Amino acid sequence: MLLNLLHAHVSQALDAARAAGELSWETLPEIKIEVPKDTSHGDYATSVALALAKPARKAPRQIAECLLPHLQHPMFARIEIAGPGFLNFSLAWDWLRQQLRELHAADANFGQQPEADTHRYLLEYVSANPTGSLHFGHGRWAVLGDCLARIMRKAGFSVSTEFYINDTGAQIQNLGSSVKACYLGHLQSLGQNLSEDNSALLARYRAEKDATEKGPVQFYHGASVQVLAEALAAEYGLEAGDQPVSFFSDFAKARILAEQQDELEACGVRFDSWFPESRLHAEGAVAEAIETLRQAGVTYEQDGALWFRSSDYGDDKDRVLIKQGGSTTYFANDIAYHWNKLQRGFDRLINIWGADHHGYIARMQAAVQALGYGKETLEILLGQIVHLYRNGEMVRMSKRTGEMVTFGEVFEEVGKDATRYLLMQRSADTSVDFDLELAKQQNADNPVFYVQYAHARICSIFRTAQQSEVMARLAADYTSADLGQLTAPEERALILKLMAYPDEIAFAAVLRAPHRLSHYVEDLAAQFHQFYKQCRVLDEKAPALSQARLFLAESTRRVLHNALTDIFGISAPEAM
RNA sequence: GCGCCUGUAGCUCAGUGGAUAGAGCAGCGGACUUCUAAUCCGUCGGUCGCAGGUUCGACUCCUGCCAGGCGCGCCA
Repeated sequence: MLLNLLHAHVSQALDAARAAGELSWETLPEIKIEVPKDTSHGDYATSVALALAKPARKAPRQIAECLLPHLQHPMFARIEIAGPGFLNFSLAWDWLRQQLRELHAADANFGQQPEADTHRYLLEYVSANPTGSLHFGHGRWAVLGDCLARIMRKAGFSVSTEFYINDTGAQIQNLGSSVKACYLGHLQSLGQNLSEDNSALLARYRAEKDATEKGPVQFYHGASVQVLAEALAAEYGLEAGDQPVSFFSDFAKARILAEQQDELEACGVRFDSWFPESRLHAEGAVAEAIETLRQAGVTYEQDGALWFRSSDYGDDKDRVLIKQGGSTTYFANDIAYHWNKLQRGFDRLINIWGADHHGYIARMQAAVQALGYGKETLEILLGQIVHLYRNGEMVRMSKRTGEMVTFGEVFEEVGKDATRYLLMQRSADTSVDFDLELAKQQNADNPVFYVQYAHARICSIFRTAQQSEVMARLAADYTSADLGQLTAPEERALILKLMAYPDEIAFAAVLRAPHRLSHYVEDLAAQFHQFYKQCRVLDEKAPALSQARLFLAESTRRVLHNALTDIFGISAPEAM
């Protein structure tokens, strides 16, 4: 990585200057290396001399003067002291050419970094209830989590991904009741007589569905419930009316889960594991977790409930683990789940949650600490809400009517590439307004096409080369190109941008900010388009230059392909 | 009331305490006999919500306000 390399050089120069007695300091400030906005300030720059002014009690420019003699390396063509004391690095052409060759040789592995740390990360995201289709908000977390996992792996972190299935509890019960009610309605319409209990259930279901004023909703009324009831009738016939609600909920949740899995798969989102909440209950893990907290002395009984002293760990107030009725809270179950993750050997837990769950963070982190783990063990990434629009009008979702646009419908309509790109393009901290018509119509203006077009253009150059015997020969043997032919500023800028790829990945991984890579890739595509315009690749009169440019173009294609397919999870078309 | 997020060009948004705050879209003006014009070049456009503070230096950090969103259950 280029930044690491520069960092090492600066660090060594500092040590050398100190050893020579030219500089002294108590605490060394962070060495920051950046790409200057103004190209006349070199390819990279550091402000370390400014930061060191106070600790070293010396003027910044003087400090820079001290460092200069210790910064000797063939990679530098020139190092200048500028402004208040910046060190501006200009990299040597020959060194850049050599780096380009190495980048090309690394091929698909370019950007892949060695082990970044020894932790084992578990990234949990989406984790929707199996009570209905995934909505578009889930889609944002799906894309975000998937891209983050890809980026972190590329950056050398060991990451496993998991989907937590909330397959127990009242919502599942309600789903089962709803499906049963629809099923009973079906039987009734066929002239079957219903038992007293069944009639009552059906009546309650219909009453809630037909209610005009708003109130608490118990049942599910979407069309999908009807579909589930019909599917059940098709599979089990008309004799299931006496089956308990659990029979219906088991059927429904299995179907819904399968649908969610299919949709995620179709969108290129693959989880390493699917963890059902029911397993925790079956294994007695919830009781065990509660007992562990009890023995740690962080619980107490009050008002017939068992409480966890989460306020001792920074939460606003204490939280209930076991309710008056004796059943456990969702929170208690979640504690057991997180403990389970830790017991499986993951020592870094990252969860992606919707911003509406932020009030839940403090208690969850309190629980992890109470179980004996450090504060840094659990990291929660909050994503802001996403609004769906169609022709400028917000698409409203209603739980009562079950009216909603599912994630699957959106990416079927908009396309996987554009959907994924538009969702990962924005920082998780910003709410997203996603207009379906815009996402589709945008085509030419959509940045994803801009990037893909650069890739297709490069492929096109190689196709065109086949039409001429001379060019075809050069293209076939482009790896033996004399890169010394590359001298243009556009070529240099493109190489520098390519070299930055691993640094961008590392940065995006550490910041947990996938959106940063979309900006990088757009910059890279822009840099290529400029090169394409300014530097003709195939030129019969300059075969050596043509070959060198083919080498550069192919290297660019490899990085674009790598980013599009490995990081963004979208296609890298050869023609558009 | 308390907590979290957001506030940057007409719009959508980037921006690691550093040099003259950037990009795309929209607007205006240019560039196709030449590897894909889904492209490129130029130009217009700013009180970085407001006010203080910290320092060599603040869009960035701190405090207080203003505006918008979300959340403050023995729901999940």
